[in-house]
Amino acid sequence: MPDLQTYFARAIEAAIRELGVPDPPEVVVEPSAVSDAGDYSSPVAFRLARELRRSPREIAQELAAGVSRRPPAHTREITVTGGGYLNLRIDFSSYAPQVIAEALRDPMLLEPDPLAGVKVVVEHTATNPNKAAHLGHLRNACIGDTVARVLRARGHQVEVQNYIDDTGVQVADVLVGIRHLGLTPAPGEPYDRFCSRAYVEVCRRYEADQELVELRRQTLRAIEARDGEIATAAKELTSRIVECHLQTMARAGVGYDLLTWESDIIELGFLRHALDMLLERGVMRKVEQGRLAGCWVLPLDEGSDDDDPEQGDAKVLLKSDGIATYTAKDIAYHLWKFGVLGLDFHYRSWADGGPATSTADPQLATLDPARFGRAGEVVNVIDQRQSAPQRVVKEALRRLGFVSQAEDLLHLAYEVVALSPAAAGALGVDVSEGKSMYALSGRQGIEIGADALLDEAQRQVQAKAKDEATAAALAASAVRYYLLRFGLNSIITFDFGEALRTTGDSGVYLQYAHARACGVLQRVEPLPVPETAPELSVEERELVKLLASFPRAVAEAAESLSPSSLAGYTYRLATAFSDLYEHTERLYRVDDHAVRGLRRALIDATRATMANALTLLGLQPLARI
RNA sequence: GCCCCUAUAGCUCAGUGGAUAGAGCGCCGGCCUCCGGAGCCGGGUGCGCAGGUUCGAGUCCUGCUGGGGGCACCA
Repeated sequence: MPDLQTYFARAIEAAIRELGVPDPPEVVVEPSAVSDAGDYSSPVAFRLARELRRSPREIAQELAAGVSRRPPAHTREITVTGGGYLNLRIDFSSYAPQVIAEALRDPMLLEPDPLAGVKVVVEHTATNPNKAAHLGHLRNACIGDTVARVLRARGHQVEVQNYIDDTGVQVADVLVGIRHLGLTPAPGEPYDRFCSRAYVEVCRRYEADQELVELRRQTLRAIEARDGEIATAAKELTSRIVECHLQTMARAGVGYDLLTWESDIIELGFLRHALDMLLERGVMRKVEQGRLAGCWVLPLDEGSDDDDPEQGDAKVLLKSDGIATYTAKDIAYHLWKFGVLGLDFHYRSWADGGPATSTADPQLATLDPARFGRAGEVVNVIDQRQSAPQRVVKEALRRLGFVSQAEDLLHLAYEVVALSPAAAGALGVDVSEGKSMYALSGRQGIEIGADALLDEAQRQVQAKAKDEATAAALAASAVRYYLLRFGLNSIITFDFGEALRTTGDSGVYLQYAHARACGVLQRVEPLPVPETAPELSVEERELVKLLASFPRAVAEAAESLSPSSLAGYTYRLATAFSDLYEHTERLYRVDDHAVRGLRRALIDATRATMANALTLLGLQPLARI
């Protein structure tokens, strides 16, 4: 059920209607900025002043009278302060027991999302399967994973897809290194690290070796022909790398429902069929002359089209050599995601306990196709640099007549991870230019490997963790929280010290708060919770309010697709608990059964809510460290 | 040239048009440990510049300046 903040807003809205305002403005209610004023406050009277031609103060007073006639449950008093703020003070004696009971029963309780039941396909990770995942890929995966968790918590049916771009040129690069430069893994070298190394080496040699560039072209053609020894080698390489990626991401708590392979999109004719649709419906057309002569394109500046394909923007879908661009494949993929392509993959399990995967081979199919795709809404977690091609996919859907699908296709853009000068310098990058940040580059080997960072984090917490598994969970918590606490529009300028910090606003601090709560609960036996709470301390009251607002925090994170807002909530909850822990008498010394019973239940409710918040963030709650 | 993001404390970042702009890190001092300091408390006039809208602007609009990214027959 909604919290008192929500009920207060509703009560105010009702009071506004009673004043004869048929269409009230949105009633904003927030925690009171001035704690003396109350617990929740609304400035809505200021908005109404113009329309009603009366002073905000006067309006607020009438609204206060209106709300007071039918106050929400657990209201202690309604007041007016300042120039016209309308405030509610909570009656904690009845509110606290209720909030605690609800937090322990089902912390996700909230009015259902009106969109609940809509199937949402979330695509994230989509790391090229030719090298080890680095920190940028990990940020993508953590964002996508938490978005998926939060949407599920709000009642959506969510399917997480990881798109495997296994027919791209980057795969060819590594194959060239293996087949033509004779590169092999060093003893004990993980396969994905080896491929990263091979990729860097090949890219370095292209500059001076035209023959090698030609070999890349031939290798790519062979892969695209989907036949022969090279294609088989490519399939094996990409499969092994995908397995590495799955293991890396699993360390950070990230999982998938379905792997979708680009090679299957081609083999099963998705691409051909999509191109036919684009052609038949006049969305794509051939350019006869000019710089794009021989290409099939999607014209981008509407209105000024026809006649002069030489002018203006156009996105190439089929190159003059007949090879489709990535965007063309992405259009086909998205038609499939929405279930409007008219074709389907075959499906099998990737491995025991692993995700499902697409396959082009009907003989291998073991899973029901009806389970997959057919999205009502699509969220693509892709970095901000790909905004332009994402717009093209959306526009293509719209022009094909899939207008609602185009509207329900959302590019969840986020900024990249870059390196601080210190971190870049440590990797051997020349930082004499004095730039404030340096870009990651897998091609140049300028990167922080996801596994390497998790290893380093684990090494640093090892000494203080009770065992290996705990250290691993703490390390993942530190890294994952670091990647989630930044807003999506913020470039993370990676810094080792900041990422692996265990104090303050960090994943380890959150774990510590949770473990502490568990420690208290273990030491003190539960007692009955009094129906009417005794006088609460200021720390207890703050905690009750925060617990009550958890569903609201989850809803907000879901609506704005913003993991960082949930991270912020979780941190506030942890600090509120630490505050209580520090500033109230130790629970085992409290003799008053009412105080003890209520506070123990409050701490239990905090533990439960912390555990739920941590889980949504993808951190495994630890009862002991 | 056009488009997108961005500018808040020494540093890294929060901040749905509402009251006195907050955290963390670092630094100094103190407290204490129901989890073992990964804890708590104290020490702070900082919203790039100039206009505008508004009862009210860090938040919205315009312009300027600085930073990042994008506009390939790459993915």
